[in-house]
Order: sequence, then structure tokens, then C-alpha cells
Amino acid sequence: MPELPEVETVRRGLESILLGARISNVVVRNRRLRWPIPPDFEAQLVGLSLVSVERRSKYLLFRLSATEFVRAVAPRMTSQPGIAVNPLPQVVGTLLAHLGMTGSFIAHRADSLPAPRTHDHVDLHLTARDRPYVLRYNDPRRFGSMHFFEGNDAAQPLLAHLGPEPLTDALDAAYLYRETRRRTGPIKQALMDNSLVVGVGNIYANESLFRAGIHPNRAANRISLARHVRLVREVKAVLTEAIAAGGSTLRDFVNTAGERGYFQLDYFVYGRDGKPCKVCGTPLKLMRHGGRATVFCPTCQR
DNA sequence: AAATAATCCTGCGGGC
DNA sequence: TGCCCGCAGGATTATT
Repeated sequence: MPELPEVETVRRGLESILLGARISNVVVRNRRLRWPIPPDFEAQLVGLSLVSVERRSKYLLFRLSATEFVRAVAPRMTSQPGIAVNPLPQVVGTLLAHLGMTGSFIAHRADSLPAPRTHDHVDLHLTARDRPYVLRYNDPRRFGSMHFFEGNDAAQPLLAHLGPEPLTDALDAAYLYRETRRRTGPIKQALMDNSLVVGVGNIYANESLFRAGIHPNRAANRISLARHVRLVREVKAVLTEAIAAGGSTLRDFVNTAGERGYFQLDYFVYGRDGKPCKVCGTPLKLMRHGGRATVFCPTCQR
């Protein structure tokens, strides 16, 4: 179940393999994702080359150019405001994709492409450095989405109302404190509200609150600035550590090479209700926020 | 404006 | 063994 660290893991994998690749063909087997894949999707993509893969919230943005170019020797770091090694061609459009709950992109060498299996909805045929690949999108639950757009990100309804990225300076304690003054609901749900801050789903909300020692039920506007400082620090830390571990693999997450992540081994609370707290030994409790399981330590979290 | 509920979907695991 | 049911959950949309 991809959250920000899993999407970032996928982004890095895609860039490392497919930067500069030209899309030669697009095969859509099932258009019925979260929103239907538009009928002109395939025609819009064929012939374009991959300039970069960026991430905004849990969306992947494949920046595409009409002109082919040679991949730079050093990969361009798009997660940080980096310096392009070579001048990059002009972006003419963007493939916007979301993995939903169960989506995955796997890059196959074209000469060892398996026969399509159930839920293999989209194949992007690409050629990178004269080597043909097929980037295959699989999504059993079809909560993911995919479409192409031209123009500014801000004009995209899906991107227009997103809060700041948690791993940038746009998220700090002063911001979170200020923006929660009128929120009387549980901090857990505020953290998961994408208009406040993006990329923190159920798993990492649980983990961040535990590590910050904050009870998930505490009203957001009744948390002091000092405790917001700690919360912001832990949100950033838990996401950063999860990215370093290649994300979390519960049932089904795999990266672009089909490999699993390992951060689930470091969970303090998620999925551990009834088990002893790793810090104090108290049995962890389960409650629900908006249908989502919340696990917390009644001793460590206040 | 904020909070809550309903909705989409398939796979899996528990209970009987 | 097999069937039913609840649950998993991101994010939009609708409703209060």
C-alpha cells in the first residue's frame, strides 16, 4: 500500500532505469482505473521521451519531451532542486499516475517480458539507450489512476489543492501549528488530510504520532507549538527512514525491479495492536478514525 | 470551514 | 474443505 516512501522508491527506480527513454508504444488492456484512462491516452504518449520522473504527494509525474536526448551521466535528482547535468529538452506534457492502494510499476527487459497476467492494465514500451523495455502497470484494486496533460500542474484538479510536501521546508512546526488552530478533530485525521500536508497515510501517521508521544485522538488545536515541533520532526524522520529502507512491503508493494521494502520491520505500532509497546511493554490499543485502524500506546502517547 | 460518511475495488484471512 | 463476511485503505465526492 504505497504511501510517500513507497512512491518515492518507485520514482527513483524509474529514473535510474528509464531516464531519456522514448515511448514507442502504449498498450492499455483495462481503462477502468480510479478514473477511466482517456481514449486518446496512447496516441498522446507515443513518440515522447522521458525527461524526468517527479513526485508530488503520492502522484508520479513523468515529464515528457518531443525531442530525444542522451541521458546525462549522473542521474538528475528531481527530488531535490538539483542542477541539470545537461540542458534538458523542453517538457511538452506530463503523464500523471497514482498507484492507489495496490498499483505497481515493474520495468521488464523487452526480451524477457512475461505474458500479461490478471490486473496488468497498461504496458508502456520504451527504448532507453537502444535497449527496449516494457514498463508494466499492475493494479488489482484499480484505485490508481493515469492520464496525460499539457500545461501547468496547478491547472490539474488532482494537484491544485494539495498541501506542502512533508520533506521540504514548507512543512515546519509553525505552519502546522498555525493551520490547525481551527481544527477540533483528532490530530490523526488532520495529519492524513492532504490539504494540510501530503504523503502521510495511515501507516506513517500512526508511526509519527507514536514517536512524537502524541495521542492520536488529541484535538489538533490543543497541541502546543513545542509538541508540533516534535511531531514535525518525527513525520520527517519516519518518512526519511522509510525511504532509506526502500519503503514498506506489507502484502504487495514492490519497487520497479520487483523487490520488496523493509521498513515494515521497524514499525512501532502499525499492525501491532494487542502486542507489547516496544518502548514500555504496555499492550498497544486499537481504535478507529474514519474507518481507519489506529494503533497507539496508552502509556507513551498523551 | 471543518467533520463525517459513502464510494470505488479485489484479495485475503478468520470463523463456522 | 469451502463459503461468507469483514477488513484493508487513498482520495474524491457528497452531505451535514
